[in-house]
Amino acid sequence: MNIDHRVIALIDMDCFYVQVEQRLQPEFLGKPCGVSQYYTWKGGGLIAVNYEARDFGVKRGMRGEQAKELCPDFHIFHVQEVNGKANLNRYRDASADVFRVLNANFKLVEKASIDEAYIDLTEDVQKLKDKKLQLTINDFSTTHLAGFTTKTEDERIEILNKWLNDCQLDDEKRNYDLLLGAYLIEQIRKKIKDQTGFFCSAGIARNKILAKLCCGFNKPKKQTIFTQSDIDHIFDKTPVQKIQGLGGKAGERVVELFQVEYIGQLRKYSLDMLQTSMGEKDGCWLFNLIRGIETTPVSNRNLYKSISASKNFPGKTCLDTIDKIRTWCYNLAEDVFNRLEKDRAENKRRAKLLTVICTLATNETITRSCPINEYSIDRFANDTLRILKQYNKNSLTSNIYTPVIHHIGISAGKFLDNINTKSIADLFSKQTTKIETITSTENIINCQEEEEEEEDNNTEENILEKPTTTTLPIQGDFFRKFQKFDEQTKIQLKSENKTTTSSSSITSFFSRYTSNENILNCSPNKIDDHYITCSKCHKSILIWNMPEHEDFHYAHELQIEENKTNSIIKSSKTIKRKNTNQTLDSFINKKSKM
DNA sequence: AATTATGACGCT
DNA sequence: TAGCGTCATA
Repeated sequence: MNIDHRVIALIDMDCFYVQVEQRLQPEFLGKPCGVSQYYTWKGGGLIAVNYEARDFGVKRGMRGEQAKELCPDFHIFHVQEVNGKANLNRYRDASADVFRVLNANFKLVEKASIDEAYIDLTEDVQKLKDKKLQLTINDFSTTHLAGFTTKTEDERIEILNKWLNDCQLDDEKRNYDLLLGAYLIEQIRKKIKDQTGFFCSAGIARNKILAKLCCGFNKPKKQTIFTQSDIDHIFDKTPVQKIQGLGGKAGERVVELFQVEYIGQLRKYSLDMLQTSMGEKDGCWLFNLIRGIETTPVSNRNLYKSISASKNFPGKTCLDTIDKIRTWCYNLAEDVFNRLEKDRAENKRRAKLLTVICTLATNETITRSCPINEYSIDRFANDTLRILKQYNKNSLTSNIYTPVIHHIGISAGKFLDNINTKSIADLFSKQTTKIETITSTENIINCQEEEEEEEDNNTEENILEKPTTTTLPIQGDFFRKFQKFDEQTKIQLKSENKTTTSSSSITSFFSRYTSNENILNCSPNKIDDHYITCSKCHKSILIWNMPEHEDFHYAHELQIEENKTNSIIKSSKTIKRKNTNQTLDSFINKKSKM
């Protein structure tokens, strides 16, 4: 029986923004503090509160003044303001500090938010097994077991010790993996503290939902293990809304439709009943989830998919003139521009789509997009302004804008990778690296409503068996999408000049996850022994650098072509050609390094 | 006038 | 795809 034997951790920084401020002003360490967002009305609205202050009943969302009433010694840090708007760069930079540590130590890290990371430890745990470590309670100084509320340290040690011995002597329940995962997380949390100064908490479990849930069981500065055998009795007391994804309307619907309070109470409902009410996909997800099965993969993504700046203009602060709107378009554009430039320098990519979001007094939210051809504050601001003007019902000659605006956001997204200059960027706009889809079979109910890769349908591993009954927890087949490159795709990248191919192959989920080589191959950045000989220059090139290397050849050939027709090109284009030369120079410099 | 700014992702 | 809605968290 193939079941999910991953080891997943969720690391969550404790009251992150407060810690960031305290790192800058250590005199406030140990004191009740909070961070409030940038207006000063009633002391501002708190977006982060440390644990010392929580003891006084201070909560996120409270007014600063209210916090002061509850806790006279409460200290308020204020989010930095630039151009009259909150600027969160300080926390983004601190976040990068944390992720540098994580990425240096683990292959598969997913940035889930500014202060949260999922880590797939499956492979690390397998490697650790070979070392046959004899672990003692001292290796788990901040570890707790989910389902046990231990009041004293002695109690924690007693319970953990027993469990530790159990799974080292006899791993009948397959908990040893989780133990090793917890061991690794104890270490990385120590490393994060040493290298960034920040404390964090963590959850260790078989999937992301469980890891996320149990991370909150013991906070701050602690970690919790959620074993599969704890699922039933913990879920019996877990309010539906505590499950990630069910904190909003979907959770409300579950509570309403099934008349349940706790997520475990859903066990008495058949797959059909869940699907009838929640839809095929969500119903299936729920059915598996409450049986401890949740297969969403940890994706190794470190970079933002969008970079945005936004601001609310509530009530009287609304924007009712073109002048005000223009000013804010520029303020927001500048913020986005600065962050995009930094992103371009660090990550060699460019956003290609600008999206403007605004909320009008009519209470309608409008989203409109336009292409990004160059990074420029003026361009961003004017594009935004042009879009916003389309909804002005007033005379074009008037400065008054109707209906008034209560929110503006500018977001840049649709990034293209491996792009160094604008001119080359446009040449290679076709070159995208598609995400590969891998499907597999497994003894879990199939959550996928349809097959997407037609060409794969006739292979043996992809044959679907629809569930025949809805009363067994494990039945049918299961499709799984994997956001990973496989070796085939990379080879094709090499051999097919210019045109990047997205190939899909079907690989058994189980074999991929249990084979060491396959797992290794899934992490592009951290392997340094995969060289390929370039068919054009016969140099040995790191496989991950092939797309860029091919850019060089293509640009080079392009310039040769261009030089042939030089005499025809008008003088006004000379500048452009100069740019091209610079680009080529940069490519050549890179080449000489290779 | 007041939970604000910012992300990711799903649905149609 | 574009545009809108949902969910989440500092």
